[in-house]
Amino acid sequence: MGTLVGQGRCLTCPIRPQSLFGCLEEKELKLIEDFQTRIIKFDAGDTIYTEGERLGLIYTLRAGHVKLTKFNSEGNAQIVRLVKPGDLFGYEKLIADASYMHTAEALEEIELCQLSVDNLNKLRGESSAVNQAITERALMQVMRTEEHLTQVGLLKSKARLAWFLLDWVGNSDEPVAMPLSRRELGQYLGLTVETISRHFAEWKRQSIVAEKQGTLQILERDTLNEVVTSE
Amino acid sequence: MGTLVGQGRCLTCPIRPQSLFGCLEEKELKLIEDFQTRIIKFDAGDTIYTEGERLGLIYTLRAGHVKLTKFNSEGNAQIVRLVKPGDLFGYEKLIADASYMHTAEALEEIELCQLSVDNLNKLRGESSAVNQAITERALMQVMRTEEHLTQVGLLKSKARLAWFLLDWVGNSDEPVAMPLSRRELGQYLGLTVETISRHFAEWKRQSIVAEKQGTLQILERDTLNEVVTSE
DNA sequence: ATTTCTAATTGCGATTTTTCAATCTGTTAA
DNA sequence: TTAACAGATTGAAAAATCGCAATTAGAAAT
Repeated sequence: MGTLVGQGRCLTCPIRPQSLFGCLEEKELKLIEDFQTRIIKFDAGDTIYTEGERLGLIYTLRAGHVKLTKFNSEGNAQIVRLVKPGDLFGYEKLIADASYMHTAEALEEIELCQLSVDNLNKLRGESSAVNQAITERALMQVMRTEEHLTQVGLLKSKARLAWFLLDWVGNSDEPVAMPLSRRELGQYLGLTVETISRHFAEWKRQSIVAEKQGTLQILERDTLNEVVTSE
Repeated sequence: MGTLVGQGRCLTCPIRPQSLFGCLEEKELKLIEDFQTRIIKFDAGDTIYTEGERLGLIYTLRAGHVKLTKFNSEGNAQIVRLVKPGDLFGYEKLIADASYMHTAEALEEIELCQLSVDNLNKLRGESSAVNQAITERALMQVMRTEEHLTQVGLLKSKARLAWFLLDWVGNSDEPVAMPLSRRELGQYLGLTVETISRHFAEWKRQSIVAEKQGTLQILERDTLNEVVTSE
């Protein structure tokens, strides 16, 4: 359930450039000199926090992937966000009195950096650069969620999956790690396991995509692109 | 195409408490003393801005409703947000170099307040309260969009419409203005006109909802609530 | 190598939603 | 008042997706 790896030193953090503090100028760095964070590892499947929890903690993902899920009254799940390395999550806590809006779970072994909301809020007052960086991240998140909503609202199942796969692998033609199960893909795209599985199986038969031991490779990018736009 | 009503004076604006500047303390008010805005009226159906446009303007809605729409390559529309009085929109412009992510259209006669992004960005640097207010609005928007995504991804068509109607009328038992056409409801909920129309017609026959001249009244709230949760 | 267990696949009927076409309704303009 | 028109409704058939059950594949444990 989360192993403490050590105290984080933001100043010398290898991922600081991608992090919230990548925005800081040389002369502002002293602001985070005594900023305390904890570096924590989780195993695949571990829960980082649960919807409704009230701990004042916020996270930066250093390695691996995390899913943020919302459940409805029948226990059906919608994955609303897939968190990637360098991303901030749990920031709904920056709004006074808010509790977590999702359940956050590790999709694979992950490492993250845990920040205190109180400390971060103090820093927001001291550095307008940090404040603006948070705003930018929130705005970027609005855009990503709207994109997600648009794909789910507008596309048929095949096109939705094709869009997701293209987005996930980016411009790589090599095999890419794919830590999501069929069920999780369905929960992200608003589809059932079976529907996902059927499309996947078809594409594998047609050698449009290939899978081996947790990796995914797109062999015919053009075909998938056509599926997205033509349906 | 938008009629200038006059210069806005933020200091004395009747909706300032709900606006971005509602956060300002007495002593900070002088910051917006010479802040220039334009109050503009649009007619129903008018376009306020178009996806991809690069004007450096951002808006606060004073009266009426606005829809923000994204189009895919075939011209199908997804309404990603319904803007209500007091809401800020067009704020993707606060991210350097971004263009508008949507097309914004008036659903009825509206009045809005037009702010310059440059001015607002200057103000962001001067007042951390304003900066935090923007962050809070962006975070609230993330939550609303995620809620929208969850309903669209998880619910069947009937439940989706029921959820929307309950959300729209709030806790009012009186008739409430409903400026969205069947088509627009479909575009918001990821459904076709006909599907919306069928559910609506059924509920009207059963006296669960009532409509007259552009208003909507929910007669049996409990029934609609059951539709949302049971399906 | 064998067992065990969970995830993935596949078939098939049921259900939901879309699609296309026809009709109806209400509003606006003349 | 009537004509014209756009939005709303309805029917019927097609298509998409779901939901259940049976089977298969693959990974981990013994």
